[in-house]
Amino acid sequence: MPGRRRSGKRRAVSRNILRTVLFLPALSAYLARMSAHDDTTAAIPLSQRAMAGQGAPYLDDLNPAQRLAVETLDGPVLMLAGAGTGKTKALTARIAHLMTTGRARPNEILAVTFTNKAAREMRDRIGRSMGQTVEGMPWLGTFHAICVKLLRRHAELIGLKSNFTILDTDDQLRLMKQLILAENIDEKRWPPRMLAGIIDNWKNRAWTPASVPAAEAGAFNNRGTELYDYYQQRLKTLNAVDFGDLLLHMVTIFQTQPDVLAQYQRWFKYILVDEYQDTNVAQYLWLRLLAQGHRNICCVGDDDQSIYGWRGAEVGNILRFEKDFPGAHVVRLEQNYRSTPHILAAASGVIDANQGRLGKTLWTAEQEGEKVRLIGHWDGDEEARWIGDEIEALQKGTRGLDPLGLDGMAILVRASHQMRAFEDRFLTIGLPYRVIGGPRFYERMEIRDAMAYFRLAVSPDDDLAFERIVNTPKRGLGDKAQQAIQRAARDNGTTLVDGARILLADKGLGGKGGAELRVLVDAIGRWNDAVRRGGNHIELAETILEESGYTAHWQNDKTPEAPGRLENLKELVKALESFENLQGFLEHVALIMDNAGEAEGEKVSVMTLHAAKGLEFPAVFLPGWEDGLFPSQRSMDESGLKGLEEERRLAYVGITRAETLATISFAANRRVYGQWQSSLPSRFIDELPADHVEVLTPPGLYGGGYGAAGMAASASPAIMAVQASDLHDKASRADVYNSPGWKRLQARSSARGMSQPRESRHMVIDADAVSSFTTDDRVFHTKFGYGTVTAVEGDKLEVAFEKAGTKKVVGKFLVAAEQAGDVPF
DNA sequence: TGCGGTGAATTTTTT
DNA sequence: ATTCACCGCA
Repeated sequence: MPGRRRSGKRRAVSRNILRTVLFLPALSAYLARMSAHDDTTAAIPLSQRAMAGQGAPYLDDLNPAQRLAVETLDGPVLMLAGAGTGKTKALTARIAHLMTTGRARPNEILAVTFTNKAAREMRDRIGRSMGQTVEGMPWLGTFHAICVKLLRRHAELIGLKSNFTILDTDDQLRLMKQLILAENIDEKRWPPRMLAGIIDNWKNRAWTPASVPAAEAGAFNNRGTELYDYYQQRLKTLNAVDFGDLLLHMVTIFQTQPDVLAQYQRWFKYILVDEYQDTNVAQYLWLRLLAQGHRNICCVGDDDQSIYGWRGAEVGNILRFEKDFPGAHVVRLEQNYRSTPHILAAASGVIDANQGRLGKTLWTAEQEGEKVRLIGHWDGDEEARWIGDEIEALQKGTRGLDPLGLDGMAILVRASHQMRAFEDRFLTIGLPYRVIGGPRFYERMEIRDAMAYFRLAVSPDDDLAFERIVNTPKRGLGDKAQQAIQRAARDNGTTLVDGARILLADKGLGGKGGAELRVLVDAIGRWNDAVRRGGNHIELAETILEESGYTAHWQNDKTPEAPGRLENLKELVKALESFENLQGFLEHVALIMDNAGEAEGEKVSVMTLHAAKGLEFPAVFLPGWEDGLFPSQRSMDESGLKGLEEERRLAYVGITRAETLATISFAANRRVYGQWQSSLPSRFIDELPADHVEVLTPPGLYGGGYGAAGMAASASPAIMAVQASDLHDKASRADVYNSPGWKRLQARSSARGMSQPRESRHMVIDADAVSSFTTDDRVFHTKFGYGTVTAVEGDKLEVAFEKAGTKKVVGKFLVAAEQAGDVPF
């Protein structure tokens, strides 16, 4: 317990907190563990070796920069750690160092991460570097996990009970929807999702309903702050918080209760923060408040890898560090242990284009290696086909590289819809793959439903849980019945379950629905008793799923997903084994939304660039480098230069995931939302330093068989002028090579004496002949044939093709119809 | 209440 | 193209 053995004013504070806390059974168990930590900690023999400053095993294999980062213990430290520079190693060594030198006991160190995975890894590695299992480090965890711990102690300060529930996104949305309905707001124009997004945003910036700036209050039809206030009130009534509240409430408490803050400021002698570039304002304030005690805060991060601006992360936090913490030591980790020089040079070349960086230059002691490979394709399917072939080739071992396992290869895409082409292709050629990301275990419908039943069993006053499952499985309790229950509850000032009981007692609901509701309500009562009695919680969980009819519901379901869902439910019950009771399980799960067990076996990984942060692979494929897709048009539209720079950092993250081989590719045409779209190569491709890039020629160019690539192509004299044979194919490709991106590439390659793509000699339609078009112009496209321009948006044109329908096409791919030999009408 | 048809939207994701 | 929410009808 922080401050427990300290004297003076603080002691009174602590007693106060103790008193509050001891009345809560769940927390007294926790307290017992905490004091155990205190004892264990005191009992840990401090390493004499390390005290003498020599021979500490965790210091031995650090490079000078890392060592500096580990040994600069006093005052604020910013550890700027580039990709692959041994950041986690330095961080964990620092913690080990703090403990072995006796600077702090494990429970006086606050170490914060963003993900549970990172927290777990850090815990493991600290244990390893100390050569023993360290008991304690109760304050190593995610921002959210640590805030839950703190908030349970001090909940009463903001009008919550210590056993508050943490809502998931589903519950949150359901609440928002109720609010919007209750306020007679048009759901269509102002969807609950939007309100949720706005409120989330405000919470990320640590704004309470009262402190939302006037300039922002215009949100949601001028009723944003009002609804935010209602929402917060509703949460309080439900004794619930959402994820954003965990931080927000703690910041509020720290700001309004100086004695509470002071207690933790004194307790946390050392603070460490991982991925500091991802912190939002609320997290930043929280940290700054806590760090004002001992001022020993060490933030680790990389401004070049800040890719979560869209969810509230403020790169500014890391850029401002030296101002925020005067006298800060800045340590740069720049020696990279992951990638070849070419890969690092390519990544540096791209990120150089960003403004306002703190500036780092990665270097490596390695000498040799492959250049970054770059290849353009006709369309997304060909790109997927080519990458599939490459993966098989790498497996066998090509280009003088040792054979690579599939686990060593990854495809990193900008948007998840890009994954489909790869999944399709890999399924047809029988290449094992694994998609990382996607819906997590605890986010799946069946898991949430089951959890709602468990929540009701533990606390029958959980109205949101009741709402979720009252008619799942179907019990004939539709809108009308549910409204009746709500009314009964409201009129009697009770929970929904009790409201249902009253309704039934008053014979307010008859028929099949009434009977079913009776069964449900009675069952909930029995489960509550069972929970109160204690007993085997696993059996109880099974009983609940059985009696509720939930298992049967999926057994009777004949959709292809049903067996998988039953499987997941079994998993869920199995997961209960590592907990003492349902309460403990529910508490845990609210914060650990991890993916259940990674599938094993040699597989290629497919994931988004965001999901790839922190990972590394010998071979990395980066497909879809086309303007509009990557950088994402939406990102640029919404956030302008800031958005573009974040996209560029994403490119940097992508390239730096590769150890030995990075392959970037783009496609001239791609189906997006069922429509063909053609695009230009990504502007990031221009930023790749030519010296470190090898431009590959697609194999299809030398006579690959692509059947009906063009539609009306053969009718065009312009195409006829290309070469006689392999008409469609070459015409299509001519377009690819006519794009500005390719021209730039060719210019660069030929300047260095590299061979040009063969087709460039056959170019008939040169760039000068391709002018811009306006609405109603007749145009020709080699794949889609003749059409009429219907709209112009920047360099993209919407064209109504006669045979291929309406498409969006880049103007550069179009030829004036007359020029292509079209006879109007 | 429940099914099937129609229309609109569609980046990135942790806790 | 595909999903998802909503509406109208049985």
